[in-house]
Amino acid sequence: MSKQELAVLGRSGDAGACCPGLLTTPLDEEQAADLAKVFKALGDPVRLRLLSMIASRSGGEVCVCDLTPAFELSQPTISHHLKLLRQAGLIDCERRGTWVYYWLVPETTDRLAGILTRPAGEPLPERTASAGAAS
Amino acid sequence: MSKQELAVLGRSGDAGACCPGLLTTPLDEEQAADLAKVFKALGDPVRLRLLSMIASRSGGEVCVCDLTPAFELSQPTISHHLKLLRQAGLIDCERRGTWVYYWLVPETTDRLAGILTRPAGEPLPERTASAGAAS
DNA sequence: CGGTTGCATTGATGTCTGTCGATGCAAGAT
DNA sequence: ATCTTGCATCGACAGACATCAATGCAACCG
Repeated sequence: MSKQELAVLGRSGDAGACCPGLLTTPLDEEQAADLAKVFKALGDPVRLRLLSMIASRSGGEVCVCDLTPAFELSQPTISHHLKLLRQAGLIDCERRGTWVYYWLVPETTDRLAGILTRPAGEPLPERTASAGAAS
Repeated sequence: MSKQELAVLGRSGDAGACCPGLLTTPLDEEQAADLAKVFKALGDPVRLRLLSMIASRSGGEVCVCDLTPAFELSQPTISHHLKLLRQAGLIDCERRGTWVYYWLVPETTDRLAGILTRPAGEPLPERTASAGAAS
């Protein structure tokens, strides 16, 4: 029930340290392919809503039976989206009796946030229509 | 050459302030749809590499003629991906003479990073296989 | 035991998307 | 004006994806 995510976002282990991060260094093909899988999982409105519903849950976890009725989609479709989010390492789940509970994997979103964050005091090459190079 | 992005990521204007952010509050359908467009643009390895090549450029901008040869893809394909990144508001471009230059729109990536960042001192509902509720 | 409920998996289908070759358009070069 | 170069757009096509109904499986109930 939990052994299905990707090892994406940099060989974990050294959590926090890694990842110069997309905005400072050109990604190689492998890095790009791994990262793309996670962003692709986020690239669907239904999955984004599912993720936000799960993440914002006070208890930290949500029963599928609370998620499904929030959408006008069939139960298999919701199940499918949850699977994709799980495979992306964004959420995880566990069966408890009759019900299955999902929760956020904050390490993954933290990492994405880090990857999208530029190194603070970056020169910020003033892109203010300076232009005027040609002719 | 610049009037094609989305107004995604929260009605801009109040930059920085906004966005409780995906992890704290359930997104409504419209927010989810807008956000999904941006993440979808990031959900492709080629576009991620393009974005990182553009963003990590010291000068702040890159000529298309420097991007195309870095991939084993046709020129129209690269052009297509650049268009999607631009429509997502992640990059912008300008023609100068014969060449077209692209640069990063840091406001957009900043915003994504913010959306993926949880409010620091969050209780972090300790998801440590506590479980054991059933039976 | 059989019945019921909660969720995942399967198979089918329509739509979207990444890719290409061909073509169009803008701008410098001759 | 014509040629050439740099990039965008168009049309076509194969593969990927979102969705559903049907089915399967696990766990509780009687």
